[in-house]
Amino acid sequence: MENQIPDIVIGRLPLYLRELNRMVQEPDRVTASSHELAERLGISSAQIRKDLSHFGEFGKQGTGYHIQYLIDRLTEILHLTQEWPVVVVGAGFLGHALASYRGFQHRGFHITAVFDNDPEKIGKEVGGLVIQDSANLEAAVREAGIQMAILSVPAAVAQDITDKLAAAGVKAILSYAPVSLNPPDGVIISYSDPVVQLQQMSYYLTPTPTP
Amino acid sequence: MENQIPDIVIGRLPLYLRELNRMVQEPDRVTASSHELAERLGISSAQIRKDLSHFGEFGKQGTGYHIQYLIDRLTEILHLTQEWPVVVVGAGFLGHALASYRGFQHRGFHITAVFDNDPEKIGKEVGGLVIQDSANLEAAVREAGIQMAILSVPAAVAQDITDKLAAAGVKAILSYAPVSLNPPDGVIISYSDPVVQLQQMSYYLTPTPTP
DNA sequence: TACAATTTGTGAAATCTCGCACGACCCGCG
DNA sequence: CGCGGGTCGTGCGAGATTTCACAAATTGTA
Repeated sequence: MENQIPDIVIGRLPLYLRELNRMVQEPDRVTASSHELAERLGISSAQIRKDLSHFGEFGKQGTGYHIQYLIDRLTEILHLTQEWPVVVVGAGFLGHALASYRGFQHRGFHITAVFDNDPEKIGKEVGGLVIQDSANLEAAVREAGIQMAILSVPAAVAQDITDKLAAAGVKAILSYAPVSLNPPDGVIISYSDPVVQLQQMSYYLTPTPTP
Repeated sequence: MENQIPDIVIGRLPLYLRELNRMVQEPDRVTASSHELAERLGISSAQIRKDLSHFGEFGKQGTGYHIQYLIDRLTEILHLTQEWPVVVVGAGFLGHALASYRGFQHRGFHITAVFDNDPEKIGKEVGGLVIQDSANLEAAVREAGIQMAILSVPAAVAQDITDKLAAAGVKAILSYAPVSLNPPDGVIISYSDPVVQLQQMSYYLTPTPTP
């Protein structure tokens, strides 16, 4: 593989895909230019064209991109032609929200199981799934050949769960735990900490003078 | 202002702060070197030193950084010396999770109100707050001088709420809606879409051959 | 056909970001 | 004091990323 595509390019593809899926639902719309897409996404059109050119020539001069065709190509590129099974670890409020979220459907993923170690929660149902005992996490994940997991556990146990998931064959983890994890070999970790995002923004705000 | 600090540098400061707060709780630990911090965060020590040097000389050769001192400096830099009031718009499962999340406390933020437009939800309580009618959103936000908001509403109404929040004086929005928003003038928007993050990662995975 | 209006894909330039490597400095110890 | 071990702050070059800008291709019109 001589041609390694930059992570930052990969990171934008889902945004293109998301907006294209929105566009394709608009009546009388078949094609979209890089300018239109750029306008909607708030980035430059040249960037979109260059990003896409890493994977082939999907557009047509004078016309732009055929939306459905580009959606199909991006879906292939991102390995979304089949639905990925995903497990959620941690059945707190956030785990509950994730398990109940309908937005995974049709975008390439579906939650297949929810785990927690709280005896109070085990056996209860969330989003149509019965909460399972974390003790069975490794076996269940390995058994089902799961490659993706979402972590909504307290920071204190996040590393331990990460290691267990990796041992069971998980290759990608989306972590909501407010802690930097040590990524096991061959495992990709993506983070989401609302407080970190708020803190990044508060830098740009003017503090209200305390009266 | 001759010295503009890159956004990407600002983006890392909260991560430093988070890890330092973890370190300061460890017994017998007073200082930390850039190497230790880098090791824990999975980045290079030079980057940490260079990032911090944008704001001053906080370390001491041969010793490293005094953890509590650095925490205090970062807290000032990020404007976290006072708690920012934040409103949550959208009281679905995610809004519920956010309103109930204890992690905002002590990290610079607190949720002061939750809004929804569903009559079934208005008046109910989540995380110690009574859900208010979205119709009162603008007035309430303007009244309280709120500058930050979290969006956990469906994509279809996210832009409308964004514009209303901006009109009411909000300057920073953390959006969980799966859509690219058109940022009103002077408003910073940060996004969090779990599906986008999963899709970024699925690119790097090997699809399981369908049997 | 001829031509104007668009829009892509891309080489080259510009800009941004990172990491090396080293002088300066600090601490503890004999 | 002098020295060894450790660490910071930073100039500089390497590398990554973005933007510019234009030839080539397509469409629509007359």
